[in-house]
Amino acid sequence: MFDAAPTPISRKLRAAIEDEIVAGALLPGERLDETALAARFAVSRTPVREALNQLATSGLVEIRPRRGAIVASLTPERLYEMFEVMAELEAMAGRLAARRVSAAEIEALADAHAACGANRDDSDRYYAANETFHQAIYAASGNAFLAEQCRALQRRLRPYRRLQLRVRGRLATSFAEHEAIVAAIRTGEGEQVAELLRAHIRVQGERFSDLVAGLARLGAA
Amino acid sequence: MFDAAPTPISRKLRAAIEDEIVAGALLPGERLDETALAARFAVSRTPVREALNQLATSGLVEIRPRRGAIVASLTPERLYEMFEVMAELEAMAGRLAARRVSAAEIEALADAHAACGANRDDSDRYYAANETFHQAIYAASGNAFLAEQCRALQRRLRPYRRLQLRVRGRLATSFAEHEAIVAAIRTGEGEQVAELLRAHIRVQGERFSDLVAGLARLGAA
DNA sequence: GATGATTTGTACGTATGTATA
DNA sequence: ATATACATACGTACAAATCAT
Repeated sequence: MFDAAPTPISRKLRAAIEDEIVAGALLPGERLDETALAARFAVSRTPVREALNQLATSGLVEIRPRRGAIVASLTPERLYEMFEVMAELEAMAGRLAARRVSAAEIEALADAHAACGANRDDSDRYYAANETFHQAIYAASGNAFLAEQCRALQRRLRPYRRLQLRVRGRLATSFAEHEAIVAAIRTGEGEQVAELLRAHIRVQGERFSDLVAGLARLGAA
Repeated sequence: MFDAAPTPISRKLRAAIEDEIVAGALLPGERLDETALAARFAVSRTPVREALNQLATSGLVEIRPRRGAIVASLTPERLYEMFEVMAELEAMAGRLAARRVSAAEIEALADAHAACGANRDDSDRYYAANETFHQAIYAASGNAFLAEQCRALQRRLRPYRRLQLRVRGRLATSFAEHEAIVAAIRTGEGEQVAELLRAHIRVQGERFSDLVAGLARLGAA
C-alpha cells in the first residue's frame, strides 16, 4: 500500500476554500469567518488561518488586520488592468508556442479546440473546454514559469468570468477566433498568433469590466 | 500620537525574512528553522509559520510537508524562464508608458536615470538606482496590477542579481540602454520602447542563467 | 531495522483590538 | 461616550512524522 501522502490539513483546506471561491460558492466581498470555517471543515482555527493567509498572499482573499478576512473583490479598473496583463501574457505564450510547439502539443491543442466546438451549445461546458484550450497554449509555450503565471491569473479571474454567462453570440465568435489561432500556430506565424490572442482576451476584459462596473453602479457592498 | 497602525507581528516578520532573503543574508537552499527564527525574533512559532506560509505562496521559500522550509532555489532553466517573462512584462510596461506617461512621471524617470549616471562607478549603488529607474517605468505604465507583478518578479529575482556583481563594462552598457529607453518614451514610440526593454532585460537573463548554470556545474547542493 | 531526538502540524486558551448597543 | 460582545493574533501544549543514530 502507498503511504497515502500525508498531506497537511492546511493544504487541503487552502485548496478547498480556493475551489469554493473560484467556483463561486463564496462570492466576492463575502466574509470568511475563521470559527465558522473551522466548524464546517471540522478542524481547529489554526489550519484555517494558515489557509487564509496563503490565499491572501495569492490575492484571492483580503485580510484586514483585526477585522477579518473577506473574499477579495476587484474594482472594475483593477479587473481591466488584470485582463490587460492577461492578454499580454497569453500573447507571449502564443508567440512562443508558434515557434516551439511539438507535434504532440499541437495535437492536444487541436483536440481541445474540437472539444470547444462540440460544446458550442452549452456555455458551462464550453467554458471548461475553453480553459483547457488556453492551457494547451500555455503548455506549448515551453516556458513552465509563464504557464504557471497564466494559469494563476486565469484562476484568479474565474469568479468574474462566471458572471458573464451567456453573452449573445460570444461562443461562436470565440470559437472562430480559436480557429484562426490554431491555424497561425500551425504555420508558425508568431506575431500573428500574439496579435490574435491579445485581441481575443482583451475583448473579454472589456466586457467583464463593463459588466462589473454595471453591477457596482447598482450598489453592491 | 498616531495609533501606529497595529501591524500584526506576522506581517513584520514576513517583511523581515523576505528582506534577508532578497538581500542575500539567507541563501537559496538554506534551511529556515521555525524554532530558530522564532527565537531570533523573540516571538513564538505561530507568527513565524504564518510568515513562512505567505513567503511560500509568493515563491520565495519552499515548504515541503513535514520536512520544513528552505529558501527557494531556482534551476538555471527556471531562471531563464523567469527572465523571459520579466522581459515581456517590462516591455509591456514600457509600451504603455510611452502612451500614457504624465509630465511628473517622465520627470521622475529622468531623475532616476540621472541617479544611475551619478553612480556608474559603484555597482551596489548603481543597482539600487537601477531598480528605482525600472520602477519608475512600471509606475508610468498606468497599470497598477502590472506594476505590482513587475515589482514582485524583480524582487524574486534579486537574490540572483546579486551574484552578477560587477561584470566588466555592463554598467556603462546598461546606462546607455536606459538613455535610449528614456528618449523613446519621451517621443512616445511605444513599440521601440518595448523592443529596447525586452533586449535590455533578456541580456541579463542570459547572463544570469549562464552564471547559475556555471555554479550548478561546480556541484552545489 | 528499531529507537530516540528533533521538528513539524494541529488544538486550544488568553489577551487585545474592533464593532455595536 | 461607555460598556459589552465578539473575532482575531499570538502563545503554549500535545501529537505525529521525519531524521539520525
